[in-house]
Amino acid sequence: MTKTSPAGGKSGHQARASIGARRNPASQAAILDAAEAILREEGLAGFSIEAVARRARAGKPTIYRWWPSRAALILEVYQRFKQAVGFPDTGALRTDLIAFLSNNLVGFWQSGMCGTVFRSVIAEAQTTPEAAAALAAYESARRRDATLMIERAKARGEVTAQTNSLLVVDLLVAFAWHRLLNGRLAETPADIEAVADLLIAGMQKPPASA
Amino acid sequence: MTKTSPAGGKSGHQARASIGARRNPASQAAILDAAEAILREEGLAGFSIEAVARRARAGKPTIYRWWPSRAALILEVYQRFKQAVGFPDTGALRTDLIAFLSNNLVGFWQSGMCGTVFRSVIAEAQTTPEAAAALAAYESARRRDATLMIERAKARGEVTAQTNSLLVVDLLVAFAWHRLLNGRLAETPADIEAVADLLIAGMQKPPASA
Amino acid sequence: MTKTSPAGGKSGHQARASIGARRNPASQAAILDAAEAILREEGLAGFSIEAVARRARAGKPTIYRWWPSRAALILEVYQRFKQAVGFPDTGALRTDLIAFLSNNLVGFWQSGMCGTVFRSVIAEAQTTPEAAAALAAYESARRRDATLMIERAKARGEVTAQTNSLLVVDLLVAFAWHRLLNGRLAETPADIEAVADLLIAGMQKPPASA
Amino acid sequence: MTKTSPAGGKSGHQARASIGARRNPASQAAILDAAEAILREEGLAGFSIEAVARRARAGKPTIYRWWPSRAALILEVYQRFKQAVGFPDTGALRTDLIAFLSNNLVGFWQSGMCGTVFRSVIAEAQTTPEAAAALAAYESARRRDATLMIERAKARGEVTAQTNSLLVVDLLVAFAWHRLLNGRLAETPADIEAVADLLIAGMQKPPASA
DNA sequence: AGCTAACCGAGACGGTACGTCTAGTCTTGCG
DNA sequence: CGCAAGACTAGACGTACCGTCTCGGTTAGCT
Repeated sequence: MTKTSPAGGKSGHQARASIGARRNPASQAAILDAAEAILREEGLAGFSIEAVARRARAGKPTIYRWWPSRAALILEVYQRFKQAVGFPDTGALRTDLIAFLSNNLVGFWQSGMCGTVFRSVIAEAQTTPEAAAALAAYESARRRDATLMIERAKARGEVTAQTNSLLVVDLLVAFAWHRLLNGRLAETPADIEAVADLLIAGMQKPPASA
Repeated sequence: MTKTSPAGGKSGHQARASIGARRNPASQAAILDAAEAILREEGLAGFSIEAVARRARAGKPTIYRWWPSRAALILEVYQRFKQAVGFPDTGALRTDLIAFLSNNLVGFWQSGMCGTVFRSVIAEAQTTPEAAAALAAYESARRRDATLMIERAKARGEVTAQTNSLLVVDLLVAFAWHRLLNGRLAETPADIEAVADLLIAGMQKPPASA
Repeated sequence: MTKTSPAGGKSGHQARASIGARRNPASQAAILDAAEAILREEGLAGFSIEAVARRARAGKPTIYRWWPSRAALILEVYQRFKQAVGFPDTGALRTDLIAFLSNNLVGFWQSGMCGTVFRSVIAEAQTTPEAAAALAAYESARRRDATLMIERAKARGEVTAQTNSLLVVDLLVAFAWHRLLNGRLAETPADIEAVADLLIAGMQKPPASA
Repeated sequence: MTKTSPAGGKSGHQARASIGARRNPASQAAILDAAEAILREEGLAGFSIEAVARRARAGKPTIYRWWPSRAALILEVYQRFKQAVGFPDTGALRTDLIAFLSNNLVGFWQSGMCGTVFRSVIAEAQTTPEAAAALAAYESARRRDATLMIERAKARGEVTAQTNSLLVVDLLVAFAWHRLLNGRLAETPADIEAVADLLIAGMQKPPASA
């Protein structure tokens, strides 16, 4: 739990040492660690500011000072381990899409309870407008980035230039969300290739109406 | 012990008359009405058994007697006005899919705050295993029914017989869920035709691997 | 989960200011005042933690934090105004006993509904073991103190040295309790002298068996 | 629990047979038995109309029809097994008083949890005016009857004729009540002779004021 | 070097809601 | 009409968290 605390207080367990009138990174880390652990172990139920404070051995005001709401804390937990996964660029759309679904979405969620945390984020966003806004902003940026895969395929001539790449990304992401939220992640890897093939086939034919 | 507690029901407002030792439909209706109203007006936040009881002028035990949990009550509220929407059968896959997305999913959610209620159902399912199970069962049945649209198109030769109709329905539903949960329902009708066309195009070409 | 719960304390009436992470004497006083008022006005019926909290404008957990049970709260209410009555020492046993019955017991209970409160304490002790233990400890100490009156009389030679002073005090206290619990306090002052005389006469003769 | 029930209903356990439109003695007995058993086993706490109905397999309205309150039911339970103990008449006051305390009061309460039941009666009387009235009437009659012991002693010349026999009985009963309510019944038999001797000695000397 | 300002752990506070229990009323259907 | 049954409104029970507040202690940086 990242307690430094050489100068241990009188409180039985060793406490974090004060670093004076500045935000204490050790405290922040301890709080995020505790929040992540609770989310992983008990899910969104059982996640309360009170419980996080208890586990992190932090005061509640310390949490409220830095995260205005439960939602903000949950989101930061998610983003902390989300950052490092880049988008695939294999040179072919089919393998790009398969890798995207497998590594960035489904597979990522299946590793280490990350899916549980993300389910919590989504659930929280249905309740709390600010969580909804933060999630929307985050997702919007991710989707825009992901269109690069489609655009590269267009440039290579793999799919028709009329393809609405944002919509295709939407479909991919929606598919993964749906499986996550329905608790059907386990059966999903078997469907990934079929989804990629179906969408690629759809993108190869120019829209009839155009 | 030794509580006086007058109670008795003659408390100013006219109370529901007792009908003896049987479930009182008037009470159940009042409770569902109150639950629905709160969900519509205030969303999942602000929805509490306490609040429902207050608004319905019902006792809390009456609610717990018939609905084992918050989730069960929310689900029944949703199912009460969900029942009547049948699946389209227009004779052509394209119009079927468009009608399905428009009427059964997106348009339905946009009417009368039904979307808010369904968002609550989904959020609750992320937290409460039993809500998750109930929702999964419900959705599974709905999806199976919806595959009929695809199967009819197969029979008409509109799409290749290798089409995995369950997967296509999954994609359609996932698309709608995703928009709902992201608060992007308003911009969705404009995309419905494009989604239908993309998927139909995908279904017309037999899988390359086959 | 997902409770909004505005709370906040700025609720119209001025609230007690927080004094930090220490027991707030103002809250404790308000709670005891409210408890006493309810006991006086409505008796043990009508006394509930809920009602006390409401009247004291305090939260229920604040009460439970400091008083583990209804009984503990009632007892403290009683002890709060019980403390100041000392035992008489008039120089003669007869006047001591009369003053003891009149001032420490019967007369005290008749003033300001204290009798109602003490009846509540006794009734609660019949139900709750811990209230019984607390009351027993309290009464035991009081009786021991009261034997001083008898012992002084022994030293003065007013009564025989074989007198079991604890038993005599028991009889005095029992007489007063009995009248209190039977609602016969009003007729009791007229009997006090007779009781004193009877017991003093009994104490003057050494036990025949000895 | 005194269920007769030859004609068992369909309710799993055998039910009492209806005897038509008349008060059913079997039901009354079952209710009183259940009430007594609960009082003995769990004391006044744990005694509720609900619990009695459950244990007696009776409907709550049946109880409310015949006993207007919890207090009435408790009192009847007590009186049911109280009836048979007569007052002693040994020919000497000392043995009369000792027998009275031993058999009618302390010893009776110590047998078969009767004391627990009577404590409940007294506690209930502190709360419920009607229970207080019923108990007062009952006790008043018993005390009047008990004065016979003193009056016979007066007639035999054992005690002075000025003795206020009602007051002496009061003291005896009060002593016993006090020990009962303080949970000190076990140590009381050892004190009974001393109490009798003390009071007899007191009664032998005419009041100084006369 | 002393003072001030901010952060920290802690935990009490007024509250809301939880899910359970009982009170006392009511009505049905059987006998 | 009496009875068993059990649903009903009402509300108290004791617990968990909420979000706010103040405390006492600590350290850093300014004066």
